[in-house]
Amino acid sequence: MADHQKRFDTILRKLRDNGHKMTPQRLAIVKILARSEGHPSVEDIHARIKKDFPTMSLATVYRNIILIKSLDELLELGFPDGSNRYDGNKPYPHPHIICVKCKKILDLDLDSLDEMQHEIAEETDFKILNHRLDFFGICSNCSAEKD
Amino acid sequence: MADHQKRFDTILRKLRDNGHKMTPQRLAIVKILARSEGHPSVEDIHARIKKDFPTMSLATVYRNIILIKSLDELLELGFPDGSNRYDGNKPYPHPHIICVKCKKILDLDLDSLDEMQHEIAEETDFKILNHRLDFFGICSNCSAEKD
DNA sequence: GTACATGCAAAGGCTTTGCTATCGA
DNA sequence: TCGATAGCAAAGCCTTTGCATGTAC
Repeated sequence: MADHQKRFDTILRKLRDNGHKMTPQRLAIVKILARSEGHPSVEDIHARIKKDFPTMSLATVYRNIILIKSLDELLELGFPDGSNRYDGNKPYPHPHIICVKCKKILDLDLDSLDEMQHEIAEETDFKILNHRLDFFGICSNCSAEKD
Repeated sequence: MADHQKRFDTILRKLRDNGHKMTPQRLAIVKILARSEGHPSVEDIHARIKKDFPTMSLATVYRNIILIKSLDELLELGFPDGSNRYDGNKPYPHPHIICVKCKKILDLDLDSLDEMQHEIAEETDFKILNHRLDFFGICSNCSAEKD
């Protein structure tokens, strides 16, 4: 079973288990989030669904994102300029590398973060709950462009 | 010479070298940023200066922050909820640990980040420009509180 | 004297909220 | 049927911008 299919099922189950109803709009949102290809923005999600549901409102996207986030099934990559991006496929903290030109976001795999977290917990006496690690740069495509 | 005094001089010099005028308001802002005790927010800076300059406007704080940031003398810790914090004392990327209750922000020292950055640059073919690493948790003070 | 800075208020952009009608279970 | 949900528009919040006045150099 494809990995995004599993995520789709997991999120739906969690929603149902918590007593939430299944609307066509919600289903469409979950479908996109389960895959989260390219780490979509709210605008991306809204635009894609609007093709099938012309009345689809931004508020509904926002409300569902808040809901699914509250169930710990969605990772929000918030940026101060408001260009937030979402990952419902890997809803746990993990590092990213972001192209500052084309805004592409790739996942990274860095095991060393976990031990880092333990060290810091001891040194600082904090109970660490989560983290956020982003690298910013220019991808090879954008580097190659004339300008 | 105290370390914040050096930062104060450096920022002032950079401003002058780039042809910017020195107003009392700007001086006050730079003074706070050079120290950046506790990683102040725009509101913090504005409130502190308003005691001496009752007419001090938020817009002036914002404009100066944008200016000093553009000179690479200020690190902005942006958060998606708009609670941005600033560090003009260590204006280069460095990791932080943040208490989600009292919003205290402490600096961390993790040398391993640099080698990490090199590895990632090779693996991903990105030109890495900078990064951002935050750990979120609860500090010992807040843990100790009844609730 | 002149270009740059400040202050104030208005405008912006994203997100949340209030309200009513609708729809899922 | 009944309570959750969608849609729409209005309200919020932080930040930026326009414009007139003031000021550093």
